[in-house]
Amino acid sequence: MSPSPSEDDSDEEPSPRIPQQRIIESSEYPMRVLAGAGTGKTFTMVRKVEHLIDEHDVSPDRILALTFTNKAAASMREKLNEKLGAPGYDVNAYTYHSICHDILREYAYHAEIDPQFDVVNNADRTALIHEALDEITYRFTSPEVYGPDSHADGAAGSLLKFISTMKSKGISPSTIETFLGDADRLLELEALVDRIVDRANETVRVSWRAPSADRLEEMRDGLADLQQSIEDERTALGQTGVEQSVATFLCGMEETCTSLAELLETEEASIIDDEHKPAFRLPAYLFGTYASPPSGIPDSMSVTLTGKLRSFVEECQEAADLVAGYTAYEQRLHEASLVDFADLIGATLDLLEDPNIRAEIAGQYDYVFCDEFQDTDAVQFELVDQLADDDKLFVVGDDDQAIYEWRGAAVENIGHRLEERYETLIPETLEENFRSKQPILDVANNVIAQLEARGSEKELTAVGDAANASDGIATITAAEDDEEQAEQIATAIGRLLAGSLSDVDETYGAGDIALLVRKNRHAKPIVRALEERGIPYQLAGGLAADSVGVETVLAYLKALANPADEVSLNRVLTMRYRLHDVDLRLLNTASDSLSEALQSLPLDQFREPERVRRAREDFQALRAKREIYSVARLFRELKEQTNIDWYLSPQERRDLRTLESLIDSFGEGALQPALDESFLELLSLMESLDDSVAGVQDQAETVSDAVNIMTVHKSKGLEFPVVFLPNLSADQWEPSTRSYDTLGHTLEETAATPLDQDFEKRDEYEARRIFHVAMTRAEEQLVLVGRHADDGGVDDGDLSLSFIDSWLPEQIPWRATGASFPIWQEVTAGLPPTATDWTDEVAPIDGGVDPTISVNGESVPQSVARDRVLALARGLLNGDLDSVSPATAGFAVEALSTDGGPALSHRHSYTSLEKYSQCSRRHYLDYLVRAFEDPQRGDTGSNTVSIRDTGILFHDTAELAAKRSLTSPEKWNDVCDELGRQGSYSAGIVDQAKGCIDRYFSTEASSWEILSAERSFTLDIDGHTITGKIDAVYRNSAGNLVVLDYKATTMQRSLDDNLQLPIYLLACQQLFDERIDEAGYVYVGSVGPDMSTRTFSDDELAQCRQDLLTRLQAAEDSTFDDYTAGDHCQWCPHRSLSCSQTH
DNA sequence: TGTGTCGCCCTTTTT
DNA sequence: GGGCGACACA
Repeated sequence: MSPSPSEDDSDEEPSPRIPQQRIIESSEYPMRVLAGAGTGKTFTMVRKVEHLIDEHDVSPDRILALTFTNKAAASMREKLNEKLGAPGYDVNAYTYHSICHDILREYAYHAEIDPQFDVVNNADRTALIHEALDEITYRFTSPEVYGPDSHADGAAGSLLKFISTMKSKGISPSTIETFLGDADRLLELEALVDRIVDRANETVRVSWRAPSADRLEEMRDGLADLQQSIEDERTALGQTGVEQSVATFLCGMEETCTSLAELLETEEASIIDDEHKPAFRLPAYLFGTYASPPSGIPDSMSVTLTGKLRSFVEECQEAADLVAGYTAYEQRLHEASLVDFADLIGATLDLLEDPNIRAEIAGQYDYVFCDEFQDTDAVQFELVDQLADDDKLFVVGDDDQAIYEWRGAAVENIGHRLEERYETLIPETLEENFRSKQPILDVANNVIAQLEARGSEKELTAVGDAANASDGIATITAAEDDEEQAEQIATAIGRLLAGSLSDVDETYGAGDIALLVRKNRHAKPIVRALEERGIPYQLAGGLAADSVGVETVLAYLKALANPADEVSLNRVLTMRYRLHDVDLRLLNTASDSLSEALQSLPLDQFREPERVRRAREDFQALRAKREIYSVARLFRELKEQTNIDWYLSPQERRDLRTLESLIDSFGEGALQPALDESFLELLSLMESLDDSVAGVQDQAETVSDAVNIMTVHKSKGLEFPVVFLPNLSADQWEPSTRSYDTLGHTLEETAATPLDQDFEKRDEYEARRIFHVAMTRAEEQLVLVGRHADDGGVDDGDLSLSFIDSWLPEQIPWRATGASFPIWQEVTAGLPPTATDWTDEVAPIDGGVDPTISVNGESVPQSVARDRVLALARGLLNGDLDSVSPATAGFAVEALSTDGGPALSHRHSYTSLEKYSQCSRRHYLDYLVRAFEDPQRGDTGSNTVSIRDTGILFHDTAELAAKRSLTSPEKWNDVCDELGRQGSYSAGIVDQAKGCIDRYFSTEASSWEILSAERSFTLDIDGHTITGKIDAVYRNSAGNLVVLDYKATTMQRSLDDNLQLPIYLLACQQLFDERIDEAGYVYVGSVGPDMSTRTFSDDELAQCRQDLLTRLQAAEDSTFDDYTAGDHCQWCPHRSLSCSQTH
């Protein structure tokens, strides 16, 4: 056990390490701690608060601790309480938003807002945005969008994004309006860009292909002309903000003209003699005269000066349109006494401008602690600054884990902004990582080492055993195709779970493994591959959003509640009943309503009447039950009646389980509502929460019994023994620019100009930090899956990007190299020598490629090795191992001889004897040799498996419930849920088991007393031993003992013609003192509910004992050679043997 | 060699 | 709707 002070809440708290201790005990403020991933930053912060209270007698209520999420605030309170007892709760642990909420409530009057204000919820905000949209007149941009169901909900989405970007930077509508000035000027600015391009066409665009000294001379003159024209444009510009910004742009262009002229002069020789020949096209390209990079200019260079300027102008134009919507939105919020999340902070800041109020509020706290400071935005920074009146400020965070810039967070807050605001700031760092092995940290350090403007040059180092570990990194070179990559990953995960990867000693459970994706869509093919292999997985909320199955079930419920809801009904008819198009049209065009048509149209009018009939009957039956059943019951009934599980994937069944738990929570007990209007309201409420059903459940983010799949962003703060990172290729990780950033940034700081930031570079940095966060989630094994981008787009004759860069003047902040993150190239270049390559091991065997594996030092193609193993297995089965030569087997075949070893031992049970009576070969294989089942995927068997699992789950439930003396169906259901979760049964199995419970409770047996459950016995019959388990022994209402066996199958069993019940009774005679002669079956499967028992006379039992003896003796003599072929062969797990071939 | 056109796909998310 | 890559043309 490593002394990990991080997340774990193990009983004994570890003691802080030296650097942590120094921070905890320090009395110096303001202090900033840059704490790397897994270095225990929250631990240190909590301990520091404790230290203040314990050692310095600071009153807990004088301490303010700010975090980002409610969850984090709650956990901090909890931890403090654990350590300090009740005073721990007196520490003011807030989120950045919740403290503002409280302040505004108290000072609403001063803040001039309605004291009854509410925080706007998603639904209301969407409504307000839509109203605000009406106020926008589109002069420059068009509101058209590509589809209402896509992520950014079109016009509303872009307005919302605009507003929240501006608000997070504290920029008001009027600031924007002032900056933009008259709309006509914006049109004029667009024309200005066109004029520059036109001018460039006249001055620097050339038609000749080969440069000469004269031509270059001519072009230098052209550049001078162009520069003059730009200068003229610049001096004609007005004084508004935009125009000044454009003026700065133009300055940069003029500089570029000078610089390019210089290039043509100094490099004249190399341009003429071919080395830098394409440089003569550079001016024309940079000033926008080419639609795409001409030959010689690398395709990857997408930066042109005019392009940059144009997009800035367009951004301003769009802003000019949207600002009206911003104003209207603010207006409506105010009228409705609503504030949004950004207002909470903004209004509080306004309030704090009053020195008296500020003194009052900030005076309540002596110390201010801030967590995750790298995620704060501009207004949150100001808030903290205002509250930390005495500069007793303690800030923790990690600039290397800043991955929320795109939503307004500013990394500079924890960097130079803090340093500038607090000149006496004490910088501290934590670099000891308690989570990962050193090689993992090395790679993680690598990607961020080259970031510029980091707060400090942190380098994570492992402690304890992890520091000396040399393993921990594996790579897989991903196939081009996403599906194939998914196969590779699924294979790797499967092998990991089976413990069969050659260089991994550890065995892992599914819950130990996380798959972290950059984008949601990366998960899709991988999910499919896992599903195919039956590897359990869990998608973190959001990823499961589009579960077709859940939607279909929801539609079914809606249609039942309200048959007039034809949209839902149509959906059900299509998705579940798969009605033919023609039949659907017939139903929809009937004179009656859709639901009436479904019930009344003569079946012979349909093309596929059978499907229509099924839909009709199901719907009718369920409609009738709707009146009498509770929603929860009806839901279960629905699933059973329509057999809808059959149409769902295992994952969709899992999704359905969350829906079920939601329905259960809707109303349990006597007052359970029926499916009615109020339920529909709930449904629409759920759907309006745009993150779908999956988002509603606030379960733990991770599960322990399935592979956790989530985006990197969601994984922040979590840790897993094994982490897979797929899609590591430049084209999947490449940064892309964010909108409104140039404008937002320009408006945010008065001194800033659109020219002083290279946003693409910033995006690249963020991509690196996201990768860093992803890798530092791994404790023991990090699996990197990626490949090189198809092609850099760099031709041999191209100018190099760095050559171009060297001729771009300083005033131009962006570089031709742009934002490129050749992620796989960097990964492969920076691998530790001990990193292993799993690519061959996870290659598909049938895929044409035949990787080699090492057998006794010899390299053998995998297919050959596989054949050898199979030959060996066949030899073993047939008893002719001699036919396998020791040389090819790799070891002496004699080693397998059983001579002198223990004889195959016979252990009998009721089932084994039954198998024997069916086929003695099968008995031999299953119970003596214990052969494994044929590996071929038996599609035929899938149904029986699920019934078998259902039976097992029901039996387990019954056993546990009996042992806990539980007697109500609700309690049994609880037990069933509990076991279902532990055993990673699919949702469908749990449902079916619950159906069994329902049926059990409608039998008489459920009212009897259970004396013993799952009682194991050993019965001796003349030297032969039979073992087994008795499901249950009851005392019936007459006071007699009865042996009962639960049957979850689809068939009844005869009471007379079998040995099972007599065996149990014989066993019970030894186990119980009382006489027991009655036994029978309780049918809880689909043939039930039913129960039948009978009594056995002593004579009958004695006869059975004789029969048993005969069979036992026969079974002991059974060999592989005897077999009975028959119908049973088609279900036999050994059906690839020749004995079954005749059938 | 440069441009036109068609088809394809469409981040990251908390308060 | 729009950006981008793949191909076809002048």
